[in-house]
Amino acid sequence: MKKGLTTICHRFFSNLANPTRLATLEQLMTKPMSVGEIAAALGQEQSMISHNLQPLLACNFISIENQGKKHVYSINHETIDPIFKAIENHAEKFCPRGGKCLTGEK
Amino acid sequence: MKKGLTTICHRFFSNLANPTRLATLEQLMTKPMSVGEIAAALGQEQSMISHNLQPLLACNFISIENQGKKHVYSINHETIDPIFKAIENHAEKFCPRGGKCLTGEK
DNA sequence: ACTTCATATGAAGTATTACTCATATAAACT
DNA sequence: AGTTTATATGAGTAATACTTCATATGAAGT
Repeated sequence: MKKGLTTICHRFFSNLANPTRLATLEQLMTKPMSVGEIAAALGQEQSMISHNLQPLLACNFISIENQGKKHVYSINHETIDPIFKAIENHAEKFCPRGGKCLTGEK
Repeated sequence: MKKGLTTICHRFFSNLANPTRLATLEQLMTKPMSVGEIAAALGQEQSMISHNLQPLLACNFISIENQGKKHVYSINHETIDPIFKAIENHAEKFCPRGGKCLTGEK
């Protein structure tokens, strides 16, 4: 790990450490979607989704393409896929039956 | 991404989204260290380091081995290395000259 | 057993962050 | 131009998480 990467990592992880943003990414994993579609799929308010899309966009975890009044967001598979894969691997190997790591129990 | 992984991911990312914990991991990347050694290296209080080691341990990002009164922590390279590598790759390809993503500017 | 050294724990205050609601912008259609 | 639809923005409040300081535990040496 290069020196100074700590700062960068903090921004990355803070960005991803949010249930709404993670659920949004989970949706975008399947296909590009507009703000309204994401909101409907998650049962959340439009403004909440819009707010949460901004940090994801700022870090290029997603990209935007405006189609008329609809704004269609796509996931950056190149970045997101390997990270989620690494987490799945960790969960399997180091937290096989759930436990503290996954449930939050002490 | 498997359904339900959102919850797991949230715990993972929240755990890592903290400068003290990231700096601690950065230290442990080089070699196993005791609490006091980490605190000294980072110029932080012992209690702060100890507090922050607990969540890292609970998620098995690090492991502990007690040597007398010293508690020596080691990093889980299998999990941490690929994640940091993915972030470095993202930073290079999608945030080449810093920018919003890295600096936090709007 | 007492002292020292190393680490962990608890509680309280502070700071951060997220969500909600109201409103603004912006495009398409009449 | 006005209306509707889609998205974005702003401000205030609520919820969470972090740090600090004081104290507790626990091992090792005298």
